[in-house]
Amino acid sequence: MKPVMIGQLARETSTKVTTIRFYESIGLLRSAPRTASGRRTYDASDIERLQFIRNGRRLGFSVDELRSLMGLAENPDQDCGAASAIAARHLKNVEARLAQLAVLRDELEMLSQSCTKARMADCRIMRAIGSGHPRPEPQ
Amino acid sequence: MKPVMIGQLARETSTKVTTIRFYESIGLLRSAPRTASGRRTYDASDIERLQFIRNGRRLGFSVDELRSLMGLAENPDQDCGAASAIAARHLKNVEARLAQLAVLRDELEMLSQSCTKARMADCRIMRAIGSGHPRPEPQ
DNA sequence: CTACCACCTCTAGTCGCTGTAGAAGCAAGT
DNA sequence: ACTTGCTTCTACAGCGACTAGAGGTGGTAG
Repeated sequence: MKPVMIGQLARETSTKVTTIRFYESIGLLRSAPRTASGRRTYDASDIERLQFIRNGRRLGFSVDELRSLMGLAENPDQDCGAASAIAARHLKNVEARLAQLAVLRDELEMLSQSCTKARMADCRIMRAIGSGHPRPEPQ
Repeated sequence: MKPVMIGQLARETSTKVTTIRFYESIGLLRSAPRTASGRRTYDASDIERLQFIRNGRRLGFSVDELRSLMGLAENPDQDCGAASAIAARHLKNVEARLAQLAVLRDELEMLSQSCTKARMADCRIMRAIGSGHPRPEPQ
């Protein structure tokens, strides 16, 4: 209930103190009110907001997307189409990266399997990276 | 056979001119010899080296890893254990990221499906991000 | 009184580029 | 000879999302 200082907020949200200050500096968190000696103080709504940010980041939303989402949340009567559009777009991006990464893994697997413990000069891994064709070479 | 200038090298390796200069500045490419008027000149071995770098980057190797790999290549008689270790470690990293990303996708999918075109104030997506539990809520 | 911690500000570094500004080189066309 | 237009040069700022460090102040416990 009572306001907490930055270290407490950090502990409660598994965030580094410097990160919280960083979020304030980029306007993702409001400028926290200060004590007489200049220390930032936070209340329950700040904890909630930071938790939203941390979870959003964990889910891969960019700071800009989070800014948009939190901006939308300020009009509670609007429908959430815009918000779900952001989530859907993000999901699509994640799926695309996932597909890319799967291709990469396959290439790297072939590359790794091609190693025959040779001299560097004959190393198939090195040749595969150089040629851009990470397939096991025809004998 | 004859040396080429930076633009030509860029075209032959699908690399931007600025990127080539950047690689030189971080010591990934050697300092290219210059013409009388100060322009960089490259030969066949530079093309090969840059191709290695580009393919390595495409495969997700970090600049440091490429530096190591190219350093190892300078001792052609050593065995390629160190090189294949780098590749194996990288493959492991890629596999780990792939797994993480798959979890993320599943969470985002649940989150997206939970949308019922509500008012922002009732939006399940927003609540899911906030709570860190992107499961469709029990009504 | 002093040690120690939490807090403050400000700056710079990370990674792998990309983009810009402003100057100079160079070949071809008029 | 001059102009046009491309390429190249250097040097530096910016991206995203932090992280780390220096150097200082505030508040409290022993």
